[in-house]
Formats: sequence, C-alpha cells, structure tokens
Amino acid sequence: MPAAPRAGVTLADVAAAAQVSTATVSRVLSGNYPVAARTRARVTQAVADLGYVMNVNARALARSRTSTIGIVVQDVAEPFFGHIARGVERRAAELGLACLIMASRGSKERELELVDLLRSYRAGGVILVGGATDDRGYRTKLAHRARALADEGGILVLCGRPPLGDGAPTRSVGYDNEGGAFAVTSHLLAQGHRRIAYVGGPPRLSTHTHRLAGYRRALEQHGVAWDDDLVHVGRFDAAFGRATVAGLLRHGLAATAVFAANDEVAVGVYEAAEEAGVAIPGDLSVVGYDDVPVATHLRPRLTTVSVPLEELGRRAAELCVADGADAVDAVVGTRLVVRDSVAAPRAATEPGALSSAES
Amino acid sequence: MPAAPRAGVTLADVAAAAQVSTATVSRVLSGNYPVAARTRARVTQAVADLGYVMNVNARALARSRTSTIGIVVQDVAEPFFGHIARGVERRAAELGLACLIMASRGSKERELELVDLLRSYRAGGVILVGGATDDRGYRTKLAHRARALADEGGILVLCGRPPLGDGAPTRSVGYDNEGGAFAVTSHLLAQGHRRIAYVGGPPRLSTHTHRLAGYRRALEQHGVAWDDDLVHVGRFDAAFGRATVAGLLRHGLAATAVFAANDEVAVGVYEAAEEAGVAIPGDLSVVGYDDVPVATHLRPRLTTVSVPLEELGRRAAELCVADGADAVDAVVGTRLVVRDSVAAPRAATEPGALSSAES
DNA sequence: TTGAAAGCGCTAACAA
DNA sequence: TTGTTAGCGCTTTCAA
Repeated sequence: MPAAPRAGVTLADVAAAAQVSTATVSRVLSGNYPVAARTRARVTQAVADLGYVMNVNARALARSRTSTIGIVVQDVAEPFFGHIARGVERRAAELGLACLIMASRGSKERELELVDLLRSYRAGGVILVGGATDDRGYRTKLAHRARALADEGGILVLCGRPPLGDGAPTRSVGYDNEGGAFAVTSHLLAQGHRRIAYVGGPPRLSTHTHRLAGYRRALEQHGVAWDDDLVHVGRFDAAFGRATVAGLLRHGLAATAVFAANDEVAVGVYEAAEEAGVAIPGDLSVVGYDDVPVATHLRPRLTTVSVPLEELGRRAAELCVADGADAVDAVVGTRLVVRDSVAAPRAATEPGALSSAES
Repeated sequence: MPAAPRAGVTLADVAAAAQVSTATVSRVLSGNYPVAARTRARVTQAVADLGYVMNVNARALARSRTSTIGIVVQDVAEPFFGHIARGVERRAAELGLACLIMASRGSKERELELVDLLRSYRAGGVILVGGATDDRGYRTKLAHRARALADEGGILVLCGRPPLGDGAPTRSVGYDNEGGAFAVTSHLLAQGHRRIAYVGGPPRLSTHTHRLAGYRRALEQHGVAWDDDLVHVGRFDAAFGRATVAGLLRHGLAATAVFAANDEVAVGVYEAAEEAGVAIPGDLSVVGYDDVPVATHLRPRLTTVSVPLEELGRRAAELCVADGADAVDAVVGTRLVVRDSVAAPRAATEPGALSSAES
C-alpha cells in the first residue's frame, strides 16, 4: 500500500527522494525515453512512496498542449446527446484524453461563448454536437473561432451538423439526415399512406431542415403533392408533438400518418393520440427518428431511423487527435428499423376488414 | 467584429499592444482590482483586437488552484446519471466552473483510477455519483485519496452514497433511499398486497441495500413475514428485471406485486409481464424508483419514488466550492408519486367486482 | 544515461 | 495606480 500522500508533492520532491534530477523523473514519467533500469526503479519507488500524481496543468503549460478535449451539447440529460457523449467519453478515455463537457441549452450565442471558454482551457479538440442553426453571422463567427483554435494547435470537430464552408479548418462526422428521412417516409408511402404529417423543428436547425428535405423527396418520388398544412415546424420535443397532434385531431385529422422528426416528438404524438382515443397504428401510423431507448418503451413499439449515436461520438473523439492524413471527414450510416407503429391506412384497407377487426 | 485571432496570443502580447505591464493586464482580466478606467479601456481594446483568450492552465499553475471540477458517473447515457450530471453542469456553469466528466462503468478499481486522474488535473472538487459498493479495502483506498485531495486543496464530494467514515475529509449530498423504499412498499401494503417481490442489485451496492432495507422495514411494520424467495438480487437494469420476472412467471408467480428497485428494472418487469400476457396492474402491481422519464412513458404509467436528481447534482457542485462554514452535508427529499401501475391484488378484491370489470 | 537551466503563460508580492 | 520580478511544476534543449 502506498504511503499516505502528502500535500502538494511535486516532481522535485520525487527527484530528491530518488536522488536524481527532475529531468530524469520527467523522463521516466513520460515513458519513451532511455533511462537506466535501476534509476527508473528508484524513481518509480519514490513516486509510489510519496503518492505523487503529476500536475497536468503544469505539463500542459510546458508542452503547450493538453490532453483535454471539450464537448458541447444542448443538454446532458437528453438521450440523443447522452449517447453521443458516451461515445466521446469512452473513446477519449481509450486515447488518454479527458473530456470537458458543457451545455449550450440550444443557444448559439452561448455555444460561441463555450468554444471560447474551451479555447481558454486549451482543449486540443472542441466537439460541437447536434444540429446547427443556419445563420450567416453565426457561421462566420464560428469559422473565426475554428481558425483561432487551429492556430493554437486545436481543432473544431462538427458532430452531426454540416460543415462551415469558407475553408474553415474543421473536421466533421455526420450521418445522413436526409436519407434516413427519405427511407422512413418511403416506408409510410409504401404502406399506402398519402397524407403524412411532418412534425419537427426548430425552424432553421439543420437536423430538422435535412429531415424535412428527405420527407419532401420521398413525397416527390411517389408523386404525392406537397401540402403545407401537413408540415408543422416548432420544436424537437414531446410537448410540441403532443400539442400539434392534439390540434390536428381537434380540427379533424387530415393525415393518416405522422412523421415525428425525432423520437421525443413521437412520444408527444402518442400522448395526444391516447388522449383522443386514436389507435396507433390502427387509426394513425407514427414513425420517429434517432432510435433512442424510448422508441422501444412505447407501445406499440416505434418504427424509426436508427442513428449509431455512440459510434458518432467515438469518431468525433478520434478526429480530435487524428493527424492530417487520416483525419478524413466521416459519415456513419443510418438504418430504418421497422417495429409496430405503422399499418396501412384505413382508407386503403377494405371496409370489411376494419369492422371485423373491431367486432 | 474582433480581428482574426493570431496563433498563441499571450498576456505579454496584450500588454505590449496596450503599452502596459503584464501585471496590469492580469489585473484587468481578473476584475476586482483598482485599474484606471483609461488603462482598462486600452487593455480591453487590445484583448479584443488580438482575439486573446487566457490560458487557464497557466493561470491554474500560478494560482495553484483550478476552476475545474470532476464528475465520475457509471455511464453518461444512463438517465439517472444524466440528470444528476445536468444539475452539476448547470450549477457549475453558474459558478464559473468547468466539468471534467468520466465514466467508471461500475468498476470500483476504475473509479479509484479516475479520482487519481482527476487529482492530476488538480480538480478542485471530485464528485462521485451514485451508489457505492460496500467493501472495506475500497473504502480505505478512497479515504486515502480523499485526504490527498484535501491536502491539495480539493475536496471529495459523495453524491447519493454513504460517507466513508474514519473522519475522511469528504462532503456529501444524499437522499433517503431507505425512506423512499419504505414509502413505496407501504403503498403496496396499503393496497392489500402481502406477497411483494423485490428486484434489484448489484449485491453490495448501497442504493440497492438501502432500498432493500426500506422494503424490509415496511414489511415488518405491517407484520408481513420476510420471504427469501421473493427477494431477487442481481443488477439494476431492464434485462435483469425481465429475466427475473419471466422466471417467476414460469414457475407460477407467488407474488401479487413487484418492487423494481429502480425504473430501469421496472421496464424489464413490464416486458416480462407483457410477454406472458400478465396484466399490469390487474394481475400484477409494479412500482419503481427514481422517477426518470421512462416512468411516464410506460403504460400503465409507473408508480415510483421521485428523486430530485438535478437538484442533487446542483448541491454537489456547490459543495465543491463551499467554504468550511456552509459546507454542510445535505440531504434532499424523495417523494412517492402514485400513477397507474398499482391496484389491489386479485385475492383481496371480491370475485364479483373482478368479473364485472372484465365483462 | 544523466544533469543544468531556460522557459511555458500567468499571478502576486513588493516597490515605486 | 502601475511596474518589476520571482515563482507555480513540468519539459526539453544542450552539455557532460
């Protein structure tokens, strides 16, 4: 058992105890450097005896680079972000990196502040997680910081959002929002649905706009006309899903299916349907996006698009340390997962089948 | 708009640009120090012009204390931990602290390593989140580190777990596991249940043992005999809840209710019941613990014990910076939340009522 | 293979 | 009100 550690044990203390210079201690601690076996042993012993742990801040200062990365999410407790954060944390730990985590609460101003804060911590990589708002001024400001970060030896990593453009020095790992939305909408279309409501948001958030684009493309490909009244843009949460569908139901639902642009929204859709006595999928088919655990908690189980969130996070962590060569922007695949929340629309099924099912 | 930041802008650069000494720059940056308004303005200008951001590592070294705290959870993506982490992060941000987050994956060896790692980062506070394994050797080792941390000017904060004893210098914020379990078990008893299965774990984890103790006390108080066959100790996850109850059902369920020691376990209980065609709460009543969002996603909605997880996290963050005086160990309250997963047991209800309800 | 010493960027006496 | 300067704990040439 190591001795009870003393206050503020430093490298110099260890050097004194081992009767060597601080340089030698530094070398054995850093590994990769020729040190005589006996000297090394003495040093190792002294470290153990004194309960010494290195001061990483001092090391960071001396080396002028840290082994810390930063990760900015909207909300730590949100499953979407939590799963990505898990991937980042795990891969970072494997790579010997520590993670500073911060929450923007969806404010782009705060996000900007946070990357500056992370910059002050000299984080080697700063990972921005989740969709970004499409805003010219904001993009410019972010590009500035990306450049500053790069100048300081760090790198800005975009995780699940589009690149900044303008040759801003960033790396990115994304997934195909448009493609997943296209797939899941096509699935609905294939079942015979023609009036499919879209519920998502916020307005200019990339995740939402790209998913909406996939929805649109699927409609077009099936020759279904676009209907503004079916598209509801608000937020990415259950309350919005619920309020929207409750409203729809109140005014006589025109849709036979709803594409909840993420699983949280789908939770709200289920609630509204339940309250109104509308059966899923009998009266209304529902699909989601993300495939977070709640998708399998819902009854009927939710058909949705699976995004490998943890993998996304792992890739992002890797991009923080990759050297130029293998720092290729990555894209991970999404996958439609069919469960029990979709059925053919009532109108498409012969009347007899409906009534017999209800008898 | 600030100028495009240059690489490695330092305090000295700012001082030069503003034609003052580094000390002066340091003073305006630190705030709270008398500096002439005009000088201050020049410095502020230079900072903006150069896009300067302070190097916190250098500051930490010079001040020999950091504005960083560490938080150790089992798993970042688990809602229980995610919500606590959210509280920590939010309060920390308000206090001007950055959070290093690390996951132990439930290994106590790794947890010990992580506090050493955090110690090397000179984290001012290290928050250990969630139940702890009752293990003498482990406790001793942790106590050592608590002392080392304290010697270095930091503090070990225990969040949701019992104190170390032996006068180890820690602070803690907890909640009443035993009391909550007593309350929810009593609720079941009050409905007429006498054969209540307990499903939780792992074996010596404090959260589990304390909840089990509450269960036991409630039984005793109602004069219900303890039955080993009803107590199932394994893990705190859905898979265990499912497997356990599936087994129970296969061998002819002896219980009329189950106390899932956390909501995740309850998810598994619901799955097993669903598979076996057992109705909740008609055939089987179920209660959980924690009141994470899944409790309201389940149908019927889960009766459970609400723990103010975010508040718990906020308190923990505060304890990292509190000075001796107001650093009182805190305990936040829990609350029984009754929803729809509990009914009177079949045996206790008169036969007529049952059949009429089903007709 | 090891040691001496000059920093890394910032703070905090101590002077002025 | 401001400047000078000696560290904070570690790394890393450059010599030996």
